[in-house]
Amino acid sequence: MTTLSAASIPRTAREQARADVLAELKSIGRRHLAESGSAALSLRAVAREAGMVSSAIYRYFPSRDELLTALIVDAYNALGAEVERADAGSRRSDIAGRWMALCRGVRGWAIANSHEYALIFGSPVPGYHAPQDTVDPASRTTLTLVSLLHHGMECGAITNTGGAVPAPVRKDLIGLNSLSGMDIPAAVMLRGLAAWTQLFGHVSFELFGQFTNLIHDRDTFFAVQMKLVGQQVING
Amino acid sequence: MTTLSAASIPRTAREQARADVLAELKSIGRRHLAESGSAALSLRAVAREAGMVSSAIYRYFPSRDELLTALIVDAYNALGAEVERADAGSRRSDIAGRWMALCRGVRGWAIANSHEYALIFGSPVPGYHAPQDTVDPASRTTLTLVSLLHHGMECGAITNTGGAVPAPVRKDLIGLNSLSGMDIPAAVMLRGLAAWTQLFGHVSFELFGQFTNLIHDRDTFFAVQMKLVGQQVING
DNA sequence: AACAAGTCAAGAGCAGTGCTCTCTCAAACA
DNA sequence: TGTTTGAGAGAGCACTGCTCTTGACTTGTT
Repeated sequence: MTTLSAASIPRTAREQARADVLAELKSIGRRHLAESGSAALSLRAVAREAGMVSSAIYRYFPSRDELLTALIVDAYNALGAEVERADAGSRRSDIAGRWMALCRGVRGWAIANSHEYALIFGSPVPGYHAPQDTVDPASRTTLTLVSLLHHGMECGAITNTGGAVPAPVRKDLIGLNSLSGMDIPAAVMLRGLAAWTQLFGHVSFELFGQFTNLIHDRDTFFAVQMKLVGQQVING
Repeated sequence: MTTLSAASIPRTAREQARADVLAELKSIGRRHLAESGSAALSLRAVAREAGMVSSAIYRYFPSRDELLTALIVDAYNALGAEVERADAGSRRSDIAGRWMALCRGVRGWAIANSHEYALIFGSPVPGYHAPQDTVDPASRTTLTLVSLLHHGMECGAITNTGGAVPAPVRKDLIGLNSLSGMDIPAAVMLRGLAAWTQLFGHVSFELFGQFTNLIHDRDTFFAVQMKLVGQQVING
C-alpha cells in the first residue's frame, strides 16, 4: 500500500491528522494544477502555501511524481463520476441520447478542468509511467461506454452488422469484455472504440489548440460531429 | 523577423557562422528532445554540449520557449514532409489507398518521433501560446488531407451525400477552402475533419498510453480502424 | 592603417526547483 | 513513566532559466 491508496480508515488521532494534511496538500496541489498546469506544479510552492517548510512535504509525498499520480487518480475519478452522472440523466433506452449526453459530459468536464484533462490525456509527463494505481479509475469512464454498448445491443438499438475482424484484434476486443463482465461482439466493440477515439481526439484537438483560427462555433461543431459518430456506432 | 525565421541567405562570414551555430544548437536540442522529452529540454544542457557557457546561448535563443518554438516548427515540417511523401507514393486516383498511406505516414512518423509528436499534438506546454510562426508549417499536413478530399471529389470517388450542416459550422467549413484554394462542400469537409480527428485521436491514444493492457496488436488495430474511417469518409 | 560600431563568449549572480540528511521536539504508545 | 515514532525545521547539493557586466574579437568605414 502506497501513500496514495485510500489509507483505510484513520483510527488514531495521528492517522487522522495525517489524512487531513494529506487532503489539504492534494487540494492545494489541485488548485495550483488548475491555475498553472502540471509543469508548474512545485512541491515547494505547495508546501509553502500549506505553511510548512519544503522538506516537510516529503513526509507525505516521496516525490513530485507521487503528488502528480495522486492528482491523476483524482482526475480520472472526477471525469468518471461526471460521465456517469451525465449518462444517468438520460432515459435508459434512449441510446443515441445517452451517447450525446456522454459526449457532452466528457467535453464539459474537459473544458472546465483543462489542465487536469491535459494531465491524463495529454502527453505523458517525462520519465513518468502510470503506476497501477491509475488503471482502475481510468477504466471507470471507459466502462460507461461499454455498458452503453451493452445496453444498446440488449434493447436492439445497436445491431451487430458483422464485418470481418482480424483474429488478433478480435481477441483484444473480446478481451475487453472480461473487464466489464459483458459480452459485446468484436465488430460492435470496434465501432465503440472508434467512437471513443473520435470523441477524445476531438476534445483534445479543441483543448490543445488545433482548432485555432479554423473552427469558431465549437459547441455546434462538436454536437454535429458527435451526432455523426453516434449514428455510425448505432447503424454500423 | 525573429531569430527563428529562415534567416534569409547568410551573406557575410559572420552571418554564416551564426547560422551554423544556430543549426547546431537546434540539432542538439532536437536530439535532447527526442531522448528525454520537452520538459527535460534545458538550454544549459544544450549550451554545455555545444561547448559554450550557459549565458552564451541566449545570443541565439532569447528564451527556452524560443528554442521550443523552433523545434515545433521543425516538427511540423517534418511531419508535413513525411505525409506528403506518403501520399505521393500511391496512385493518384486510388483515394482509399492514399488515405491509408496518409494514415500510415502520420502514425509511422509519430511512433518514430514520439516526443516531437507529443510536442505538437500533446498538451501545450504551460504558459506557451503558439506564435504565428507555427501556423503555416502546421497547415501543411492538413492541406494534404484537404487536397485528397478535393481530388476524391474531382474523380468521383467521394460524393457529396449532403446532410444538413448548421449555418455557423457550414461557414467555418467553407472557410477552410480559402486556405487551400479549393471548394469542398461543407458536408464533405465535415467528414474529412471527422476522419482527421479520429486519426490523430487514435495515434495520441496509442502513444500516450491509453491502449496499455487493452490493445496488443496495434498495427492491425490501427489498419482496421483507419480502413473503417476511410470507408465512412468516402461513402458518407 | 586606424577607428568606431557591432557582435560574441565568459563569468558572476539571483531566484527558483527536486531531493537528502540530520536534528529536535512532542505526541502516542507500552 | 519512560520509550518509541513520526512530524516539522534547517542546511545543503546540484540543477534550472535568466540577467548583467566585462573583455575580446570582427566588421565596415574613414
